[in-house]
Amino acid sequence: MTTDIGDQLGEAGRSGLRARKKLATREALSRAALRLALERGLQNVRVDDIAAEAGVSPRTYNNYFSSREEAICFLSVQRAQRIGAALRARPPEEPLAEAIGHAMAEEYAGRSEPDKVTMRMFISEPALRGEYLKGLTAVEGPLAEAIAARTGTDPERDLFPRVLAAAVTSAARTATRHYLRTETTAPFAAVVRDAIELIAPAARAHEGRRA
Amino acid sequence: MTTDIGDQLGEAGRSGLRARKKLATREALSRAALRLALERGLQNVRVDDIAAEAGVSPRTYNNYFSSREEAICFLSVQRAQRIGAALRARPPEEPLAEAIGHAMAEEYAGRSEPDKVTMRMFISEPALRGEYLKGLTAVEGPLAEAIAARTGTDPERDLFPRVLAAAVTSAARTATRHYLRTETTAPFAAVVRDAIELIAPAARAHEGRRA
DNA sequence: CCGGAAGTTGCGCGACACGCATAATTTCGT
DNA sequence: ACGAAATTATGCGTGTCGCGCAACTTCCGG
Repeated sequence: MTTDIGDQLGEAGRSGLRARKKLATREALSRAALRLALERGLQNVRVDDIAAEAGVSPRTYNNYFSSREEAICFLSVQRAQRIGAALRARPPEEPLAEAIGHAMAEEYAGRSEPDKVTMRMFISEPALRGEYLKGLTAVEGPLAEAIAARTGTDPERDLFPRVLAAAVTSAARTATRHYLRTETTAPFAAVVRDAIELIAPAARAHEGRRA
Repeated sequence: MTTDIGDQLGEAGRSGLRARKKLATREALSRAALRLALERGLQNVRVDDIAAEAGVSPRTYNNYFSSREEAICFLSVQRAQRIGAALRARPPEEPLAEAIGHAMAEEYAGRSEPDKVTMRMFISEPALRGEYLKGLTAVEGPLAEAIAARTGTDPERDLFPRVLAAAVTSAARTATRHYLRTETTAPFAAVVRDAIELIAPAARAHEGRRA
């Protein structure tokens, strides 16, 4: 078993029962870690508790995650990466902002709004914020590819795709912080859309320059 | 003694000898930590080594930093925060991109280019990347204020200042990654400027909307 | 159905963050 | 300039933690 971060999503990629069980265990561990952290606070969560909650040995827990933070954030990172993948799957003709909206709607379809308490913890707890930010940057790669596919630019040579991708994830992060303000009642997707719209002129300007 | 993160820069702010010694110790510890990490690799740096290198007891080291990563990144975070402060000190009439250029030139005046090996370590080592990203987001606050001062918008109500601030720091981060590519020979400040220029249209669009 | 691969578990070690108590040092009022 | 108060440095002990190692168990392919 490897804890290779790159395999975390591709766990169900190839073989059958084995990989599925692995992913299930990882998700169970992450769910347990998040639940306990929300219940009793990050400080009062022992590794053994997480393992027990997920029904595995503490040693096995450490085979999947090398820190509580990683365990707690995994589900959210997974969700962000799903959005990134969904985005890359949208037709390249579709405008970026619209594609992002669809990708998010796809992810949050049916389900409720994202949990504010969880997000608040991710941001306020210093130990989690680092992992949270790392997770966000992990989406920038796929996002840059999606952007490159739309603009026809090469991410290796031209700065634009990666810069815009980073700007978009940053906008999403900023939107999240704004969404968490108690006065805000607008749905999450709408706030994100507004934030992204603020940097959309950069994308349009680049299109114009390219044409 | 507190390790309050908010006091890290303001250590020399008020009182005299006491605060200055404190800051000196903190910087010495950070320098030692960074130097050792570069020499023998992050894995082979014990806390005791850092403390010994800085001439303090291991316990004292832990009074200043609660993790190796924090210690290693402190100097860089400090530098980023200085740039943020310098930016906020620029005249509000000055265009944002230009002000950023001046603030960076002010920081890197005389000194050499930033160390590529160090930056590469910050990005490649997962343990450091989280702290590195946290440091970058810490600059977003001052940056947002500088932007708000230029646009006259209120960061509490309007998304724009914070979104643009986050986009700018993201652009700087992306520029850093591009700067680290072996083929790149352009000076750091130039790459950063190019990256920021790519998102500048968003700022101009907002100005236009406001006018 | 069997042999090897992959996953799980228990044990133990090295390291680390931090609370607490004590000594050393700086600051400040007079 | 001197002594009390506040701040800081240090030593020690404790509770965790991450992970290497070596069995043991489960799963997959032929």
